[in-house]
Amino acid sequence: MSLPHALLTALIEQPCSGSELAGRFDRSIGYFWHATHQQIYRELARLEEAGWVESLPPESGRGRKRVYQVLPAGRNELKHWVAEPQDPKPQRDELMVRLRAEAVVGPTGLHKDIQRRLELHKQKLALYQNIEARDQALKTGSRKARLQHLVLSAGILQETLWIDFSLKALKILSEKPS
Amino acid sequence: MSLPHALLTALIEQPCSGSELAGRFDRSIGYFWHATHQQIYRELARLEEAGWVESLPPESGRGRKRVYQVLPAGRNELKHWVAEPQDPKPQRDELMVRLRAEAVVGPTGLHKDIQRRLELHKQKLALYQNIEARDQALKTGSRKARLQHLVLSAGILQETLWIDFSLKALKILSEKPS
DNA sequence: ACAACCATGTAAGTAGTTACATGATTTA
DNA sequence: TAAATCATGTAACTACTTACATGGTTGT
Repeated sequence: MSLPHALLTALIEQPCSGSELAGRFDRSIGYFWHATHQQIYRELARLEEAGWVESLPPESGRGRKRVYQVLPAGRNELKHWVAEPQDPKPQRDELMVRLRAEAVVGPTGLHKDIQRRLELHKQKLALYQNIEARDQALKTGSRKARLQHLVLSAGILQETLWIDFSLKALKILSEKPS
Repeated sequence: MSLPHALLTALIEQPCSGSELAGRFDRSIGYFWHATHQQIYRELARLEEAGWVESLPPESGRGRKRVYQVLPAGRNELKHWVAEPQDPKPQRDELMVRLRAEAVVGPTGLHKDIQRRLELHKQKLALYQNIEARDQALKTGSRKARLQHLVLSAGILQETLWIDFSLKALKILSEKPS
């Protein structure tokens, strides 16, 4: 259950409203834990119910911004959750399923989609490298900064691996069946 | 929706029963698309309903093996699905969320869990390398064999990346907070 | 014939997805 | 003041998870 804790983390870094959170998820946190605005609003309500966050001013109905901030109980919960042992989630990689299916019913037009995905991964890599270049301080700064840079570098490595893999896949798929 | 197509692929490779499928998922296909036996039985019922597979003999109640095989309509469906454009699924990496949380509420005991996970990834890497060593034919064989080897090599690269990443994370986490 | 196990299945609950709705605020 | 957009929310659905149940088979 990472979403509530991703929200707590984001709100500790900077208290804000649901829609602002959704924006920040689109831009940074969501690169590693995606969430839609519906999930975010539902989860914020649960966090408030649990007494982990409080919403500051209006308390009035729809259409008004409600800024949330983390309560001590929420920070405490986050701290405990971080160190809880947790097994890696079971893999679920759709492209691998497709490749294995291609192996038994192919050839198909799969190479076209891999080419398209290759471009998407190149774009994402460029985005991450941009962030890294713009914020050189991350590399040599505090423990906190170095941890944030570590997460960013994981994204870079991951995208690099995908690009490399896509190229290998295209090479094999372009062979004529023997 | 990959599970039905993962099942079709497995059943084309070798028709078998639900429990045998569950075993094969634990041993090979499931390395890339995990599924429990409950999911498998439910999905097999749907596949039969859709006319993509048929179960051969007993048709009688519980406790008897029911062997499934893929019908032409199922093979056709699989062929179409393989080439359908499909965006990469949004990332959801719990460890990254933990690391970002550690950056704002740490230090915590997170390094202990990363050490534990490091061992798990080393085991999985060894497993994959074993499979690769035992089946050298995959590298140089037919198009089909080379595709299967490609998927295996993706697993090896992925685990290697995780191991490398875990070591980097441990290094930063072991620093004293400044 | 009894216990242990194997194969299949049911039920309840959770996280995430997709589509839509409503109240405020800004802009033409 | 009407239209567009922003912020918050509801509802229905799907995939996956966890826990449990039942009918056969096998071994002693």
